Amino acid sequence: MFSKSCQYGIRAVLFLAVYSSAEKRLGVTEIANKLEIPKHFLAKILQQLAKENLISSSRGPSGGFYLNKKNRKSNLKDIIEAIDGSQIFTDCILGLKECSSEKPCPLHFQAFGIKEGLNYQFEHQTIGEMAEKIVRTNLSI
Amino acid sequence: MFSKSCQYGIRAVLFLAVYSSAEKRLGVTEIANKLEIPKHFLAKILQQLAKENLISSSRGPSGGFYLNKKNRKSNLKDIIEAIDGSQIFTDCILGLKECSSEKPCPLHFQAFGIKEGLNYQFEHQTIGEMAEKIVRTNLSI
DNA sequence: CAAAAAGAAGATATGTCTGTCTTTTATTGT
DNA sequence: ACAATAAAAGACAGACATATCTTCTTTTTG
Repeated sequence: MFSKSCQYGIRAVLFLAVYSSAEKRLGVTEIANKLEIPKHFLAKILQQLAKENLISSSRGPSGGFYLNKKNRKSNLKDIIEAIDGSQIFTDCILGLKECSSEKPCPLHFQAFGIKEGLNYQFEHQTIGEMAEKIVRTNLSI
Repeated sequence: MFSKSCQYGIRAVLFLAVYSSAEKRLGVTEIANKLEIPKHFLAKILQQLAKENLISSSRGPSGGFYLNKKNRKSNLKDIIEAIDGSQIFTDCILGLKECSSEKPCPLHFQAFGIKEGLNYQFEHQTIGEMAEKIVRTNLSI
């Protein structure tokens, strides 16, 4: 479903959402250790997300990654699209280039339902709201 | 979502369901040409499906691949699991090894809904029924 | 100014996915 | 029995994803 990069990215963003703030920034090493993700691999993913303004970063001592208020208003779909692209939400499930309601593949209408579900699940709550839920119901990242 | 192998495999099985019978078998070359799939790549996929008795085959002149009555009663989930495995229906969407209702990841219950949808969509109709629908509503494979 | 940490780029290694080719085996029709 | 046909099987190669490690630059803090 999602690439490893994407899974790592989502977990890291949620970790930042729960444990970081503009005052308390987290270094790659710390995040990688806590989530058991290869450090240098995670660094690349976080840099990519920072470049797309989905997470924030600052250099220097006491620098690190964190989420600002605006970051907390993004949703999982933004993260997923930034890392894996939007194919999963848009492309034909059978890989046909020509596939539409006018010229549907055998799974077109079924896939439509699935994609609707994905969109709903990943778009209808913000990262901030998810962080709240993680703390409230003690979910493991 | 699905690997190329799986997409090719599904299309090939549906093609066989529509155009083949125990009397009219189709060679790899013919299927590969019609569906615009690399021939030798498709051969491997079909061999794998034949070994798992999801499609039928016979060698020699006028041999080829086809679906028998039993094959037509299998469903897409069988095909998908034979090629890509059952991960998409079972594994944690965030890649966590420990993820259950007791110790859920932040997406566990959302993913449950998505997986239910996948199961429903791919399990509730047989290959034979799909073939009928393809013919009836003129869907492109 | 020195230390800390991200940013950026590249080398390397491994593994999986995708794709091609060749050889072997089984079946059929003559 | 023989030749043709087609699947079965395995060897191989390139692309891409995943992962690790270096090196260097830039920015910021104390």
